[in-house]
Amino acid sequence: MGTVGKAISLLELFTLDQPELGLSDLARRSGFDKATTRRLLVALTGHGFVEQDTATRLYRLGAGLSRLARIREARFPFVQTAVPLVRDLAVATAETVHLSEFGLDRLVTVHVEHPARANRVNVDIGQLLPLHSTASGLVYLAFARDEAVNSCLGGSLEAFTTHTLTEPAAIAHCMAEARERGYSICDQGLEEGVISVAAAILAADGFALGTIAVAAPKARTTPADIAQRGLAAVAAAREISMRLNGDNLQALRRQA
Amino acid sequence: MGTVGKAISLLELFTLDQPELGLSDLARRSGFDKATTRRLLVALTGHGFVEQDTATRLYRLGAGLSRLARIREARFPFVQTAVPLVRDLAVATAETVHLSEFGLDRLVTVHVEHPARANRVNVDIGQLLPLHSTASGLVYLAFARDEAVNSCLGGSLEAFTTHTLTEPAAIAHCMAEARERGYSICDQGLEEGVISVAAAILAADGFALGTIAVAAPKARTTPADIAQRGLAAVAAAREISMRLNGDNLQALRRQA
DNA sequence: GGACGTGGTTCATTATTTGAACCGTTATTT
DNA sequence: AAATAACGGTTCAAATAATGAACCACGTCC
Repeated sequence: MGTVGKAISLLELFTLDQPELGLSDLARRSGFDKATTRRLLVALTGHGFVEQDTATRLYRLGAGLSRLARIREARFPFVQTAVPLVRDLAVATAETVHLSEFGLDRLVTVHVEHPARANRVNVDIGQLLPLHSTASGLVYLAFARDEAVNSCLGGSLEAFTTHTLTEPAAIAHCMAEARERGYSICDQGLEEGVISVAAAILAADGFALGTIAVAAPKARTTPADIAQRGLAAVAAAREISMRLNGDNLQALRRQA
Repeated sequence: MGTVGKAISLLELFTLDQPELGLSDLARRSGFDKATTRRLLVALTGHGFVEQDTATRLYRLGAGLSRLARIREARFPFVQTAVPLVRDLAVATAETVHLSEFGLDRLVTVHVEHPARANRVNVDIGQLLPLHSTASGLVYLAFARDEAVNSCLGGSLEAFTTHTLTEPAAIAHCMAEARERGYSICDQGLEEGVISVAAAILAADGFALGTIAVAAPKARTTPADIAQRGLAAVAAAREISMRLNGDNLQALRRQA
């Protein structure tokens, strides 16, 4: 791995649960030498990608990241555009709704709305979702370029639960259904007891760029709930797609 | 400069005005060799920090940045907390209001609200503000740690206009006034014809972590406007500080 | 056709990164 | 209170990774 890759993987050790880490901790988790880790942290700090708490000497993600992310968001206001509709969907379904954007070979969770009830599915911002074992991933694949689909189905398909689909044919079938319905269903593919539906958000070229998903405890979910949530998710996704693409109807051709 | 520094300075070439850049362009602007530039871009792309448009082959900032920025924001919801108050202040003043966060040796503009009128001051998200020549910078210094102040006043103080204060004594005086009033005034320190006021947003330790500022064309600004905007900015900054620190009154001691 | 500007690649040379061992400090443990 | 361990941070010869001039292949404008 190159040096920049190491630096970035250092950044990726910071999570919602572990937002502040010490030098030794970072070295341990990354597997890099302490000296190396420190040199990378100094370089990152020098550009505002990490900050160090002067009192505790712990490191955390820096303001430079916010700056660049905001430049990106200003040009391509995905989250900004989608958040109100995510919120509406969360209110309408009274379940956890999360918004994801495709990046690299996974979906990145960029926004979450949790319902105000104790028993709910918990999703963290920043969480990375595999494509084959989540509702979001399946509907993404359903509306993705062939290359992306092949790349995913060609790779190793980890089974997270006994329900996870790992056969390319089964996944393709699931995708076809999602394409027809407009939304995907994933029954405990990533975690036991959780059932999710998701719809694709499309770019101007008609391919998926992200997803909006509703995740709920399976115990209290009826088939009717699934259908209702699915349609609501599709409506939200369509509205987000339209707002992003300036009502470019051509873009929605594939979803129609 | 180390390799990671080069990679990051490549990222910093992307701005609001130039959100997509080609390989040769990036090499030219950065001063790195084309091969080097490309290798860095590949490394960054591999971690989702930049994306390449498959059609145009242009590079742009990637989703990985949004992910990390959101992890940071989730732990420390500065922008999220402040935006409503920035908006209110923009409506109340009918002028441009911008929110900045300290990073490295400068203030980073992380949010802007422009008034709905033709003649207005324009501020871009991601813009970097020097400390000695902006209202935001001066009020930041007024509520900053001594080390930060010394580091700023000890460095070179560029004169952007004929009005820019470059004498450490003059700047210190301006800071003292700001500390007393609660807000700073900067009269054409960065650009001719623009007058700004700013108030500091304080962290739990009582030191500034960011600012909120109102910028307006000097031609239509009276002393009464200044005073009114200043007090409104202070009120907004205090409210943001309180919401961030959970009504920790101790934190506001220095501003009282 | 030819001159230029793209994006992208190669490989010997060169400069940077690496990591075991080190220091000083700060908790914990005995 | 002494001993131990863990922490953040530093050093420098050895190993490794980054570098860049020259190189394609492609498109485009005279």
